[in-house]
Amino acid sequence: MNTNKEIRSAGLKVTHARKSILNLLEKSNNSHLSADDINKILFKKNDEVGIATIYRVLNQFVDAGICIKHHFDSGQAVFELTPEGHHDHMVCVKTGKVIEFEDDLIEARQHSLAKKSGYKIVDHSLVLYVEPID
Amino acid sequence: MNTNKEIRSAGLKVTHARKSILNLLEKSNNSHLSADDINKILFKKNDEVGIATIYRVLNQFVDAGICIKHHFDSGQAVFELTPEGHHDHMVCVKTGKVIEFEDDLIEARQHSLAKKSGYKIVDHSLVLYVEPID
DNA sequence: TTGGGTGCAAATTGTTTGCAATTGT
DNA sequence: ACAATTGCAAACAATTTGCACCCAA
Repeated sequence: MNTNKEIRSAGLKVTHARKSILNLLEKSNNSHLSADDINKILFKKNDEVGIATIYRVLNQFVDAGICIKHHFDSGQAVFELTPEGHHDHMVCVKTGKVIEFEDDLIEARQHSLAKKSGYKIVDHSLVLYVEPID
Repeated sequence: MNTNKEIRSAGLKVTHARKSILNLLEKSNNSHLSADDINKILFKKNDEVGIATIYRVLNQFVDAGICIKHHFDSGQAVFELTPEGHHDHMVCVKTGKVIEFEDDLIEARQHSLAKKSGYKIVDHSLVLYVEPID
């Protein structure tokens, strides 16, 4: 298994909880899961992991660069595997669907705008809240 | 006073709490205040308003379109008066400073990207997390 | 006068932490 | 064996809500 290596190379022990969570994230590629989503899914699979552990593992994964955390506009943080190329998100306000996209032109523009103000970009978050056309 | 009219036309009674909060937001144009910030500032002015009321009033203002709420990447929501022209934000990760900016090119690009996926934009949020160059 | 508005304290929600028991290496 | 990891419950932080009292219209 590849996941084991990914966990190990983050300097973490390969435990049941971490494997389950990483697997879930990999299978749900494209979903953006909250700690609670993960809890519920694992529960259904009879593979429950304490919610505290879920939070701990997710934060460790974020620290290790394995996944990233978004805040969107709800009170809840959601997580996804770190995408290779940077991408942004469209969230459909009707269906909750999340579409990922990428646009070099926007990226480039952001850097030039930051530079103009004397800053460099460490990170950024672009979310389009959208609804279907008709 | 103009603020009174703004409150009234939102269908809300013109109360002390609402006037104080709206005034603060207007004076602090450019700041992005959390409920707690507002609480602290009013407290210093000996014009304290219960924190529960602050949250209630801010949410009413958001519903009425008087102000908007951002989530940035902290656990805390921040509020600002609804800006006339849409603008985006740079948040300095060193100092916490918030810089507002606007870029028609990015805006236009966003619309064309959404349309390409069969959506129209209802709202969007673009935040650049930046740090000073050296 | 009277229904909306307020403050307080208690309840919720999302997340973190202390600690004893457990597990990976 | 030993340090890292887990689960539980308690602690926290941000926000919301129930309710008795109060105030703007």
